[in-house]
Amino acid sequence: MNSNAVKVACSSCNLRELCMPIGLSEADMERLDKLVATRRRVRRGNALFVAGERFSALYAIRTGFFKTCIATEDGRDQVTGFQMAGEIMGLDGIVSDAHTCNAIALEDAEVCVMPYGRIEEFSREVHALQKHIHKILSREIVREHGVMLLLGSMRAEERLAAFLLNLVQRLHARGFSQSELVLRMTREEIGSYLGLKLETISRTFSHFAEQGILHVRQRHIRIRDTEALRAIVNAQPR
Amino acid sequence: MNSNAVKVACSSCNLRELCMPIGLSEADMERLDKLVATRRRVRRGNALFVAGERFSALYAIRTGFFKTCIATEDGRDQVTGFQMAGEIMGLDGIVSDAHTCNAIALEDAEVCVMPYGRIEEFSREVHALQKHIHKILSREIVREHGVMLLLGSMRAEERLAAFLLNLVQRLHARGFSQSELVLRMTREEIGSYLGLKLETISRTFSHFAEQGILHVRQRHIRIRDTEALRAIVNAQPR
DNA sequence: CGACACCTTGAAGAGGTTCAAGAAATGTGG
DNA sequence: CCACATTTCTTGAACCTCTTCAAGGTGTCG
Repeated sequence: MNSNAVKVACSSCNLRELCMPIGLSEADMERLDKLVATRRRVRRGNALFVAGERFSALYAIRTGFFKTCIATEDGRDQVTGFQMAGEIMGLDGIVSDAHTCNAIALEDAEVCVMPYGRIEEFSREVHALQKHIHKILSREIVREHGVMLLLGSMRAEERLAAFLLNLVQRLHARGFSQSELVLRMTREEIGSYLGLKLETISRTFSHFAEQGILHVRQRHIRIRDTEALRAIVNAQPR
Repeated sequence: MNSNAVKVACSSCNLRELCMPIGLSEADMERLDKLVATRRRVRRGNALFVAGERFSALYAIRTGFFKTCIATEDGRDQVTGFQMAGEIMGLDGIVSDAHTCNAIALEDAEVCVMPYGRIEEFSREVHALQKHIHKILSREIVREHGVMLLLGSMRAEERLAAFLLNLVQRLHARGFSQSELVLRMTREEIGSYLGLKLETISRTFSHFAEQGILHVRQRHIRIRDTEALRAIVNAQPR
């Protein structure tokens, strides 16, 4: 961990535009380099944090892919999101000083640990960071509004189409293909996120494949007709 | 509006514990009294803000009841929440300097207008306010996780039971009855929020009434068996 | 009092779930 | 590196919950 520590520098990180405010002065940038205390590796299947754990830091994903999920005593389990490089996790912990969800790595991952105390301190001093933190929190609220719309008003095909378009769009912003992706999660996890059963996910994939909209081989997905997916999402809900 | 302005003082507001950080010094409290620029009245059915409108302030509800909802071009409409006295609205606008949802008053209301610039400024100076703002944002994220769980994994009866318990709990925190409430919204609005059709809401109300769990007369609801409602929410989801 | 919005209830239908079985991929240990 | 166990995925058939459509009832407000 310490051998990594020397390399920790947001100013030279290629994910900077995703994590950090833009247009900072040299001096401010240098300050913010101190935001990241350490990096932490998380092996596939392991938790970065779990519900109930004391909240102490936000995490920026450097590499890897996560899911966040909440579990209730009565055995319900809901995936609340999937996170990829450049995205921030742990926002749920601020309100009560404890995490309320589990963050599980779906592939080997590395995150930047940003102690919350430092974030508070620096964002009082660096105006742009304050704005940035507020925006990150607000963006998550808006994202979840979108999920509520999806869960509340879309049918299975629309949900899966919206999900895939969102995934490729985010992957594309990170330099990946617009039409090809490898799912990091199981059908069951997709189903949990979309409020559907894994069989429905599987069937809907097959259906899209039959129609020539997708090419599906296990977790390898190739989008053959993006416009068709868009049309499905924007279909009149009757 | 100006005749009201003199009365604007968080320090003497009986909703203070709901809106403001606790344990402030006299001096800090005095500062924060300046957070609220004005009050604004909104008549039932009118919007406090609408999607697309430029974001300039957060709003604390003094009196009245609101819904927030998003509408898509393709005619979908999703209620994303119901807000009551002491709750903060407008958080969705921070990320892109524009509101992304509509806030509609479901009864005549009055809100405190807190210009966002002042919030930024004061929260750099008053540590407790900074923390408080972060917590408000984080709380909204956690609330929405709960809605995702509801929409993603509960059936109609469970959703409505959870909804009612949440409503009375919040009303109770404001000094109202634990067992009696008057709904401010239509069946259709409840349905939109819960991802169900208005007929399903109506039927589920009737069903609860038949079972002796509720007494329902239009929008007047009396909860006759809180434990039964809790049991319904916590039922094993098979 | 009439117009309008809101609510209730019934019957038929659709979409998604459940249960079950088998196939494909992945991981593990010899 | 292969055999086996495990996990993940696919597909079919029956079922169930919620939706849709329709009609009538209740309440409210000018």
